[in-house]
Amino acid sequence: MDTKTLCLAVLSRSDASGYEIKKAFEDGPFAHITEVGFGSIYPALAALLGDGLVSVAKFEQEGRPDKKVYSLTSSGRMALLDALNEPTEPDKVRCDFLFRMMFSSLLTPSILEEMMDSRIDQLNATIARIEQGLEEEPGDAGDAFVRGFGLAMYKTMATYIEEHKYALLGASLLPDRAVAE
Amino acid sequence: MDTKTLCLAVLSRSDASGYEIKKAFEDGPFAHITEVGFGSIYPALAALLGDGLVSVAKFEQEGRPDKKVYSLTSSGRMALLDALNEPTEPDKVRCDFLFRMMFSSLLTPSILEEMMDSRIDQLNATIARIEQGLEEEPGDAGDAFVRGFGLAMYKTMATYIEEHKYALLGASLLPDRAVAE
DNA sequence: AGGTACATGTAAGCTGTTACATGATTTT
DNA sequence: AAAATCATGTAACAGCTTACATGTACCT
Repeated sequence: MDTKTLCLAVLSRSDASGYEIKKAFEDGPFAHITEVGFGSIYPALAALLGDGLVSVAKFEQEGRPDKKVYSLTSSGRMALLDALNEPTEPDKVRCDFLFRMMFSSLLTPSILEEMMDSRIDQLNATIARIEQGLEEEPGDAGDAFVRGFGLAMYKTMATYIEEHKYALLGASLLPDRAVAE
Repeated sequence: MDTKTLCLAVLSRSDASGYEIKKAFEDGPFAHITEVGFGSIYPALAALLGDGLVSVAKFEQEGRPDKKVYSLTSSGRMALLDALNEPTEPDKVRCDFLFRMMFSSLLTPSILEEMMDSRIDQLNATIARIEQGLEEEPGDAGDAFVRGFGLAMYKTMATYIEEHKYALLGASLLPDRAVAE
């Protein structure tokens, strides 16, 4: 699942520009799968074009660079199908928040609390965004599965942090004392 | 949170070899945070040694390369504290499983079912492993928070897949028909 | 006046992955 | 007999991130 495949995937749903592909991974139906930057997307699109897997249509715009809308070609569609038939890669995560929590005993309670609260806020914002998306564009069964999956995960995280917040904060305020007494 | 910081973090808990550091991210207390490969760890350890952030003790062994056990130096401990005071990075995920599920309509039901079942099995194995770890070595409040967090996530995933499995399979077996009738 | 959204692209640098190299011991 | 565990390390390659380069239009 490299950036090229990710672009093919978005384009299989609808034609899009590089800018719009990025949005699909931020807000759209491909959120929860991964993030991708412009620095990956534009070169990937150029490579796909070179390989004949996508075609492009240019639209002139005032005061902006021309908008380049890409479409899958039939070889592009086949390349996507091939990629989908490769063995599934293991998921990759890198979670800095959990890393900090492992060293919560070295943080001051106020910083710790601020970290947890801002994470809960972020999570709740994401949850609201997904719920809104579910109403606006239903999508097919796969889309619904993925969005529901993301929703379940974010809710679990927010709830977990809320429920264990004071346990961590308590341990931080009363380092060894609580056990001894 | 680069590999160097990750190594410092493990060493702050106890002295360890490169091999043992890797295990800490596979099975040990640092699971759920990220995976790291030997190809990242050994060069990171060499760099940390060059910067005086860790020291090393060699133990001769028969039939194996010498075991090199690294320890944090006081500058290493400070470097870790500095890293912990930097702003938290956003989490990174790349989930190939969800990506496949988005295109479940292109998969045969048997392949789709096999994908979901094997994912559930993997998840249950991980859950069992964490629960065992929770009993064996309790750890401090931060450790417990992180392990509980991981546990909650894996359980949510397994449950979600189980509960929505037949919805996806059903959509795959009866493409448009079900809606029309 | 400043921030955000729109819109594309390049280049250097940093990081991580994978394959290679070597090999004994223990478990299944 | 095969696979996993123990044990370290290098080198090439692939990939991603970040900074740079450019500029308008709208909203607060």
